[in-house]
Amino acid sequence: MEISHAVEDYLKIIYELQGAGGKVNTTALAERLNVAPASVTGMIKKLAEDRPRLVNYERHHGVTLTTAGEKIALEVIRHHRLIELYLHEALGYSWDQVDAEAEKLEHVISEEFEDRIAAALGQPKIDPHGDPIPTKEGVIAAPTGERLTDLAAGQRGRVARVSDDDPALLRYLAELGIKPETAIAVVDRSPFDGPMHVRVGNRSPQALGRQVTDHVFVEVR
Amino acid sequence: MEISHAVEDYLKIIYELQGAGGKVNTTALAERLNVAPASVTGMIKKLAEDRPRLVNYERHHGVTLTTAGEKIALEVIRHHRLIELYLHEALGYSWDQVDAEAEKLEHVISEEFEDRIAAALGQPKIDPHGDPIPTKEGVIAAPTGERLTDLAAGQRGRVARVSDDDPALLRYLAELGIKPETAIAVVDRSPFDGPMHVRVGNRSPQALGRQVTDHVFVEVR
DNA sequence: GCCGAGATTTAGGTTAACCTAAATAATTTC
DNA sequence: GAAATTATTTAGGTTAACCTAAATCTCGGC
Ligand SMILES: [Mn+2]
Ligand SMILES: [Mn+2]
Ligand SMILES: [Mn+2]
Ligand SMILES: [Mn+2]
Repeated sequence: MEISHAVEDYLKIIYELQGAGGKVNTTALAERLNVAPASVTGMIKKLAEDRPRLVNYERHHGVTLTTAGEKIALEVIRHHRLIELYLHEALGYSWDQVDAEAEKLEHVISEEFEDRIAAALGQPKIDPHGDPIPTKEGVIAAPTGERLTDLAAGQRGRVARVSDDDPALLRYLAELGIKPETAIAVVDRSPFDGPMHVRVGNRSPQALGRQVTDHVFVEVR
Repeated sequence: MEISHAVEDYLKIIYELQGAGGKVNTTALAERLNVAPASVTGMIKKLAEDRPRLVNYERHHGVTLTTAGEKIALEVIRHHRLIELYLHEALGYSWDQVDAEAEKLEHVISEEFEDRIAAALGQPKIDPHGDPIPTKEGVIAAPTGERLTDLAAGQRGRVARVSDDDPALLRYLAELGIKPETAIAVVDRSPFDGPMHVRVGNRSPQALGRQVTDHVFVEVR
């Protein structure tokens, strides 16, 4: 196969959904890709028949990436995250705008472009949302931090990363001052899953709902 | 229609081949697009049936762009030339590398991206090869300069632009110091279409063949 | 151990953008 | 002005990536 844009997106999303290493099911993939489940089945069959095989697939039991598939996924993710950072740092994009643009550019840039923006950025290790950027060799650091939701009152640390997929949430986080490297502390938690009170930097404490705390990851000090 | 990448390329190439305003024939389009003539006929029929119509077409008599088609062509050309200049100025690409990369990026960048690189470059008027960059409103300056081939001994001026499609030629021109703005003078011309002797800047005169002089355009002083 | 909800696959299309080969129209040459 | 050459179109495919609707499978709960 010739690794179309569609294939690149399938492999990238499978990588993201695989996370620790579980199998990825058709429905989850279809949802993330905005495609009908039947289309996913069709594409997966092709990816599994390819030589070299890009995914391991057993009917009705989900897919995982092969080494070859993971290599491509990490290339695409490197493109995506380098582009996001470049748009933010060099062109002044706000961090909620970078994902949409990177989603398109990731598939068309050359190795030359990748190398030049990586150099311009000083071979960066994380993107604007705190996600690790794979190296050119396909090595990626483990994602860091614990979900803010899971911290107890009194715990403190620095924001490691935030989910990058919801622009509205990102704008809200920017307003709150929550971004990678910011100091953050849990002041207290209301019982019964109520809001969490959090101090960001040296601002006065804020009440944050679960929708927010689920998407912020903290490197506990 | 939804203006696919393919359509953008068709319109762009029709614009370029139309030049002064003549009709563009199937074969020429097919050659420039690296596509079979039959495919061009098929696509052109769709462009002519579109509402708003993007081309004027009469069987066996070639195509021209409509106003709507030209507007899209100029948008794509603006993207292309801004990207070329950005790659050259901001990322250090050599001028023979920019066309290939711009060819892919031109179809996927957003208006946001266009606006930001245009601003970063100071709303430039020409690309690295001296070609005019259309404005956001779709206004383009007439291409300037006369073919170096057509100058007589003794004529002098500044390089206005060079053809941007042959990377090897561009590397050779760079070696000779021929690029937009450079002072250039015709020392003499050998008869029978022989080489032309040209002084570039204050270098010693060089003999240039027709292959070269056909692709250099000079603003005669 | 069966049942059914939900997940997944199969079957049968569609669309865009190509292709080759054959037919036809236009242009050039004698 | 007919014949030859060249350009263009038509006819009939192909391929990638989707879709909807109709099977079919799996697995948790009883
Ligand atoms: Mn993508
Ligand atoms: Mn990101
Ligand atoms: Mn193009
Ligand atoms: Mn150019």
